[in-house]
Amino acid sequence: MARPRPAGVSTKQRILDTALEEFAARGFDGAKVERIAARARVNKAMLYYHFGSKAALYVAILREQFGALGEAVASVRASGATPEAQLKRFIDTIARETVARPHFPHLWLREIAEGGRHLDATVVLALRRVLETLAAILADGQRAGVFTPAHPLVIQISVVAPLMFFAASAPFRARIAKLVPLSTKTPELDDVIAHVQAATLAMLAAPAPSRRPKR
Amino acid sequence: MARPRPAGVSTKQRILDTALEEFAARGFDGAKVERIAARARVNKAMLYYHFGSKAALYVAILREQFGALGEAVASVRASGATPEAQLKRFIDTIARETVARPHFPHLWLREIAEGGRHLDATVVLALRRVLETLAAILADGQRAGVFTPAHPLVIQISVVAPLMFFAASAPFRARIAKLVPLSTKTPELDDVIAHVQAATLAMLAAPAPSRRPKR
DNA sequence: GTCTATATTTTGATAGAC
DNA sequence: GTCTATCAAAATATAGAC
Repeated sequence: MARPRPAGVSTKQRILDTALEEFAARGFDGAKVERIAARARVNKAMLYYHFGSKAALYVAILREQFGALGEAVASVRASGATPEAQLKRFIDTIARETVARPHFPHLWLREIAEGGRHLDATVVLALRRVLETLAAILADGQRAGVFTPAHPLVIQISVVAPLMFFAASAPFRARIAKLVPLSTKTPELDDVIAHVQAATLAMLAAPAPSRRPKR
Repeated sequence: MARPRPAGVSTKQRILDTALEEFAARGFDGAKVERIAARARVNKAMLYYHFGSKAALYVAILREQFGALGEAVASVRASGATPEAQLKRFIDTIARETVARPHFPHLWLREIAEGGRHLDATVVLALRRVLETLAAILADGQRAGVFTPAHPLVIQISVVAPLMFFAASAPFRARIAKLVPLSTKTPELDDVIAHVQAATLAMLAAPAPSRRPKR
């Protein structure tokens, strides 16, 4: 039962790691300070010593996770490739983040459901960075005449949402399959990436759709 | 302060209505029985009298909301229109559900983040109904030679996720805009619907993409 | 069906020793 | 930096009268 504490990993970092897991799996209200401390093999008091409060610990994690996404996405722009290539890379980068940080999608979904109640300015800036990167790529493409005009936020949502949904829904889908067995085999992340890339590019290459949806 | 109880609405229904709001906004753990009862203008004891437990109340709501989606989507199939038209209608129907039931997207995002911990067989069946409807439409289209082969789950996620994300993220986006004002104007649901329809159809009309994403 | 207590547990947070 | 012990508030649930 009593796992030894891994040497070389600071207490603070151990708390961050287990807290990330707990907050992702249970949400801010569902996460229990007691459980985080126990899993990190420290006492509750240590958690308060290092972070001050449950809320502050949560914000620290949000900053780290969203910050990392902002960094990764911003680097896409540096390549100087064609707008199409940059857009593909933008999509791929976000997808790869979900592999590198498997708890991140849950946090994102939860924060949206919470109305961004826990976001602070630092986190918001990281999110803006993502949107601005995409907007710049789209603007480039429009100037070059290869992209049809599109609202950056619509594109971002159409790219991010499927990737986050898919990455976060693995346990959800597993539970569904357990309750009512599915016949088809589960797609893989690469399938989703390929689809989102193809759909987005196909859409941007086509003439602008009428604003009224067809019924 | 003390709102009068609307006549003609049963106590049970009033509890369901306020509980839906509370669970959507705060999640299962964040929702408080006390607050639900107070807003429904009844006592906590009434809630337990009618539903037995907080968890049972939550499941009742999930059943109602996901059940309604299943119903709505299944009706799309009955029209007998072309596969393209049915697919557009499938997308539109899901989108309209988010208008008819504004709290539903939050519930869905939360349940995914929770790993479907609260789902029971009834809810899962409703979800299956949605996927099966889509799969049937796609199969029709492939038989008719108008759709390229695609994994139904990938299509479903690519359709549902942006719609749920967009619908649920209104408060999230409002909060972001408050912390760091945005220049661009917010897109509307119809923009998202039109984009998802166009992107999905454009993708399905194109030759199948290679399974390996481009880097 | 509805309400007023109240029991019981859980939980976020801290005091104070080492 | 780390721990034990403990507080005070909050939260789920129920008993029992009307």
